[in-house]
Amino acid sequence: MARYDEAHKAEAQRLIVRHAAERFRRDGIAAVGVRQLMADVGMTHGGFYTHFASRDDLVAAAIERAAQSTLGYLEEAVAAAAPSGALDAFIATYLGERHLTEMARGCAASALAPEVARQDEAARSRFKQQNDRIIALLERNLPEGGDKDARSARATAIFACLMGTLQLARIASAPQDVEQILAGGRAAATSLAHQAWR
Amino acid sequence: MARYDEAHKAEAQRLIVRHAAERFRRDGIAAVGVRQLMADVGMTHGGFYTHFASRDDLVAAAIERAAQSTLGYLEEAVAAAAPSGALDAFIATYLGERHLTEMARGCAASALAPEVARQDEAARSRFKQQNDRIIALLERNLPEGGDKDARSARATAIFACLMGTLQLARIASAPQDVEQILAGGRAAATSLAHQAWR
DNA sequence: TGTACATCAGTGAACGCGCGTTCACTGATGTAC
DNA sequence: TGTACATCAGTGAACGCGCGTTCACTGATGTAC
Repeated sequence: MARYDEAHKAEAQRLIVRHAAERFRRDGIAAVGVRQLMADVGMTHGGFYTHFASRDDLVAAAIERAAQSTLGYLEEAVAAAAPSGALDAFIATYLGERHLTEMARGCAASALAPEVARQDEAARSRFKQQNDRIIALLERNLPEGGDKDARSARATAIFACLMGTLQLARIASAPQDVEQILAGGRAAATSLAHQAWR
Repeated sequence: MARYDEAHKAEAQRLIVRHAAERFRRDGIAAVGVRQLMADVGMTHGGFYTHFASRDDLVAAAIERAAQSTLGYLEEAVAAAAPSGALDAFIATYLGERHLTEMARGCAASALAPEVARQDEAARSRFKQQNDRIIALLERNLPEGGDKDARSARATAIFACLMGTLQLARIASAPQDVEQILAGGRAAATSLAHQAWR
């Protein structure tokens, strides 16, 4: 098939990226092959290179998309809450049941951070940029007070705490262990947002 | 070669596990092959199955060893500090320059948590057990006060914060970004250890 | 409206390569005499 | 002390398989006449 209207190719590419974004988070970047991925979206592997220069090219696009969608639903959660409860909504969403179990549709950092840390400078830089947008959203919903640098540092630390908590919770099996880890993370994040520092 | 004294085989196995523990943390579990690993320690791949039932068997042994050695040097750092500075020593070691750059010899959780989260229940359970020993060390060095459960939850949250911070710092490239993330993590962990909660 | 043609997204065989695992074997060693 | 032998850690070819990438091709479509 070919020579469709110009939207067709873009849509196929979007489909590949979206599926890859899920598979990378679910199975890890290294575990997802081009062949299987293309078969999953109903194409053959050869067509892959009509859309991407290389597998790494797709990895970059997929991570960007994953971060984008995570930012999206965190923004939604924050917007849906009363202004005074925006931070709690962020924390509750990040450490919530859905985010815990649906790693494929969750925060890219919590699913892929160590794997990205092993990639080259360009890939890490792109990842950090996406991540910093999520941290900026958190920062905007911090209680007032403190200068710009202190607020940014605080938001980053809270994000690290949330991400680490989610990762630990995903390793635990017993429901009571999982809930204890998540509850501890929520309390810690809340404490970090409100208590004095240093 | 064969029929060495009985220590020989055990030593070869120890060498493989030790090397694997480094490679898995450095490159990710999925990226390390049996062939290359055996070549690195000066053997051919066939001999691998004299020591391990399968690659997964090695993964289990290597992760256990990684956690063991991490616990070892954290215990050393804590023991070397004055009792009043033990917690600070734990935090400083975990978020220190060496731990940041030497992922191959660092905490298995910070290098492999998401990858382990994708493994089966048995592997996750083993990993959690190892990890909980590190968290227990942290807990023993928390300021006094609070009941058992609260102290445990607090230690877990602090560990999550340290682990997340280290992962974010490993993704950043600019030295000032790295230092800002680490400093924020240290301040957050210290705050979590000393401030009231909930 | 009907026909010829150019386009190009997608196909699928083929490239060299490394994977985890098996297995018949080799040969240095410890042991028995 | 010297020799014959059993042991078994380690060897390396082979198994079927999937990897990322290339490339000659196909054939449904939009366009030009």
